[in-house]
Amino acid sequence: MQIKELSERTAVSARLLRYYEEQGLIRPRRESNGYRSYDESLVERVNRIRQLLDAGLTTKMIKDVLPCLAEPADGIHFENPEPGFLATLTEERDRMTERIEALTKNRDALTEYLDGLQYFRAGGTPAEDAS
DNA sequence: GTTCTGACA
DNA sequence: TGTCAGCA
Repeated sequence: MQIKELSERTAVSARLLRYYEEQGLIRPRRESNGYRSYDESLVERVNRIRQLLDAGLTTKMIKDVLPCLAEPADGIHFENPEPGFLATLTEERDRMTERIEALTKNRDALTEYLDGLQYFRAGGTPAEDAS
């Protein structure tokens, strides 16, 4: 498929898709006319990249871990040598945990508010009813 | 008409 | 990331 289709199917702009390629995250084929050609599997890959990006990882880190996170455990290289790599990933993992905790906290706060609102509408007697 | 690369904000 | 230019 051409860049436009992948863009529509992933909700990622063509500009970004070219950028991801530039960062080594995806490697589309080239047609004789020079146009990029993306195959079906890239739809999921791009979605995965988006998730990782949203999780706060940099494109560089994604490029490094993407192979390790590949679905089919096709020879996951656990024997990664890079010294700082493991430390960087651990650090990132911890940051994710913190964000998750913060999100959970806020979600629960909203749930509590929503529940209270529902009670109020049902004719309850909330403490702050000043009328 | 669609994509490409490069560049600027 | 968006957008614009100048090509193919």
